[in-house]
Amino acid sequence: MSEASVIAHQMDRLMRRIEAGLHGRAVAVDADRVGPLGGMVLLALEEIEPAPIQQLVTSMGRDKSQMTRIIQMLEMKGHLQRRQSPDDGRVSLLRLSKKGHAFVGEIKNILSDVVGDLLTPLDPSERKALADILKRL
Amino acid sequence: MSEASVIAHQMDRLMRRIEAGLHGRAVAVDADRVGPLGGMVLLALEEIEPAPIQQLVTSMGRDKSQMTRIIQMLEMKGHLQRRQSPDDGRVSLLRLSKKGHAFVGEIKNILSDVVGDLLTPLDPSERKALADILKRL
DNA sequence: TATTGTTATACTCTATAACTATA
DNA sequence: TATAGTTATAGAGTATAACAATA
Repeated sequence: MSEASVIAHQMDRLMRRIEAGLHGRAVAVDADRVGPLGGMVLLALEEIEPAPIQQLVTSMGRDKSQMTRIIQMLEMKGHLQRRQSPDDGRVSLLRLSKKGHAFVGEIKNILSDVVGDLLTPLDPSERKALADILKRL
Repeated sequence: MSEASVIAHQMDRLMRRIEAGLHGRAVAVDADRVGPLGGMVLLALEEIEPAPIQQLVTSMGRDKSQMTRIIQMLEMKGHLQRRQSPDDGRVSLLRLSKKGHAFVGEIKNILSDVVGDLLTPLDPSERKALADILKRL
């Protein structure tokens, strides 16, 4: 089996395990039912806020129409706020609300548990190598 | 940002890029419209055939009810065959058809292109390190 | 003309639980 | 009682294209 197929298959499987693990534990803290994608969006936004939707689209590799809908949902549920950019009338700048920040904190704890479990076969230097390689891609 | 969050986010993004790249190029060869998941199932089956559905479920981390449906679709479209296990009346053994093998070959070529593009920032030893780490998880 | 963001629609994938048949 | 597989259904995510407003 080719290296590319191995990487694709193993990554697919790993993501499924992360998603399933997240789903299993996150439903308890996801009172507003923002869902796994909503959680990932908030997580991504925390790194780059304040940011326009377009930047979130690029950062996450999702479709912009999908992002519009999920942003509306997250705004409606009070996890983020948007305001018009002073420089460009087309742009909405997004920022996490206090509630959004608190929720992201919980997601990160759960993610640490779930991903930590999956990474137990690796020693610390290998985990760091994995994180470094992924960041460069 | 914690290591686990970084890994989860980067992996999510990478998978999205693989899926989007696959979708973009694979529609041309996916005459029967088995879809991305159908392709991944065939890819996974090729490694372990002949295999019961349950083994595919474990290998891919998907739900078994979902696997039932996608197997039925793949069987109907002639990409795989199933036969009763001689040892256990509950078990269906799956095997790729000739058509299935040919299709998997095409998917692997496309995957090599798509994943190869994504991995360009890495040198060969790093790619190998990534593949090895993923295999161990 | 290009870019940011929105709307609409059809399709694919996922979670859950109840079910049958065999071991 | 446990396991392999099936069915049904509701919900979440994705692809695509057409659109309005601003640059």
